[in-house]
Amino acid sequence: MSRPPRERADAVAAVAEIFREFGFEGASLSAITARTGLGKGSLYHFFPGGKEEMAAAVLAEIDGWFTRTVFAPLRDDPDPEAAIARMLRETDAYFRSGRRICLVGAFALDGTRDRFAARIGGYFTAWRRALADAVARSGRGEAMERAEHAVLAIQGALVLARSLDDPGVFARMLARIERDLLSPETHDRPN
Amino acid sequence: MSRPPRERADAVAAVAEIFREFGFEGASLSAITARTGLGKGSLYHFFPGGKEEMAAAVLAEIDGWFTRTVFAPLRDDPDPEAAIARMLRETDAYFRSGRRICLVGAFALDGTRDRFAARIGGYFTAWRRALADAVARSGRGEAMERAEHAVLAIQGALVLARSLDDPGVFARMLARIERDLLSPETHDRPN
DNA sequence: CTCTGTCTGTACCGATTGGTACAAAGCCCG
DNA sequence: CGGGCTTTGTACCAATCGGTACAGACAGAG
Repeated sequence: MSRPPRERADAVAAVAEIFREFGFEGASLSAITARTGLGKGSLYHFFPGGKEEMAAAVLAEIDGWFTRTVFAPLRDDPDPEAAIARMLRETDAYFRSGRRICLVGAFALDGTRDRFAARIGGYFTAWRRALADAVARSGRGEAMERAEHAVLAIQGALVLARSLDDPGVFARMLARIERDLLSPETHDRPN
Repeated sequence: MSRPPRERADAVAAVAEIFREFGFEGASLSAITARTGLGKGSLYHFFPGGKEEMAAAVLAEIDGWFTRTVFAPLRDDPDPEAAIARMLRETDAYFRSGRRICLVGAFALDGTRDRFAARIGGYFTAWRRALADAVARSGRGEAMERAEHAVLAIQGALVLARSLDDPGVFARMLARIERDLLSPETHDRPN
C-alpha cells in the first residue's frame, strides 16, 4: 500500500484513479478500500452517500481544477493566444500525453452518464464556451466551431491513444488543433 | 457444426445494445436475460464462455461489419473519394448521428480494454490505415495524419454529443472532417 | 412412432456486491 | 487527568453477482 490518506482530499484523488481504471460500476468498494488504505468506516465517514458521493466529489474536483487552471484564463487572460497555449500545455500535462483518461468523458459513455448528466454537460459546455471566447477575442472567425472541434478532438485522441497504446496520437492531435485554432483564414471553401 | 444458430446472431445484437448502455462491468447477467428474453440456459448454450465470450462476439461482429461496409471500400473502391463519402454516410447512420455509442471506444476507456486489447487496437488500426489509403489514392498529401485525425474526431464527437446531449455535434464534426479529408492543400498553405 | 441431439427454464452455488451498525480507538480541549 | 467529539476497524447484512447442473421441452432424422 502506497500511502494511507489522512484527509478527504487525498481520498478523493485516490478514488479518482480507481474510477479511471475500472469505471464507475467496475470500481468495487473492496478495490477502493484496498487502494486507498481506508477502511469502510473511514470511507463512509468521508462520503456518507457511498460510491455515488465519491464519484460526485471526484467530478467536482476535476471540474474545479479545469475551471481554475484552464477555463478561467481562457476567458480572462488579456492575451487570448497565450491562454490557448496554456490550455494546450496544461491539457497535455494533465492527461499525461494521452496515457491518462478523461473521467468525465469516460462516464459520459455508459449508463453512469445519467447519474451525473448535469456535471458532465456543464464541464464540456464550460470548456467549449471558454475556448470559443478566447478564439473570438483573438480576432478569429468561426470561434464556436473551432472550439467545439478542439474539445472533441482531445476526447477522441484520448480514446484512440489508449486503443492503439500510442501516446503519439495525443501529441499529433495537440499540434493539429493548435494550428486549427490559430490559423488566420476561415476554413470554409465552398464548391 | 450443423446450422449456424440464427438465434445467436440476434442474441449478439441484443447483447451489444446492453453493453452499450451499461458498459461491460455494468451489464449484469440478469439485465441480459431480461432484455434478450433468453434464459441463462440459452445464453450459456450460445456463449459457454459467459460474459467475456458475449463481449468478444459483439466486438467481432462490429469489426466484421465495419470491415465489410467501410474499411474494404476504402481500400478497394477505384473511386477513393466515393469510398470516403460512403464512410461518412455509413458512419453517420451507424452511430445514429451521435445518439449511439462506439462500443469499441467505450471499452477502450476502462479496465475492459485489457481483456480485448488486440481487438480494440486492430479495429482502430484498420480504420486509420484504410482511410489513409483512400486519402493517399485520391492524390492528397498527409494521408496518415488526416486519417488519424478523422478517426479520432469521430470518437471524440461521440463523447461530446452524448455529454452535451446534442447530436448537432456529430453532424458538424462530419462536415468538418469531410472538408479536411478532401481539401487539396495542406493546412498551413492557404491558397 | 422412437431415437438423438439441440435448446431452454429453473434451482442452486459460493463469492462478492454496496451498505449498515457499532464499539473501540484516537484526539483535542478543558 | 477526564469528557466528548471525530475517526476507524470489524462484524454483519440482504441482495446480487457470474456461473453450473440438470431435467425436461423440443425439434429433425430414421
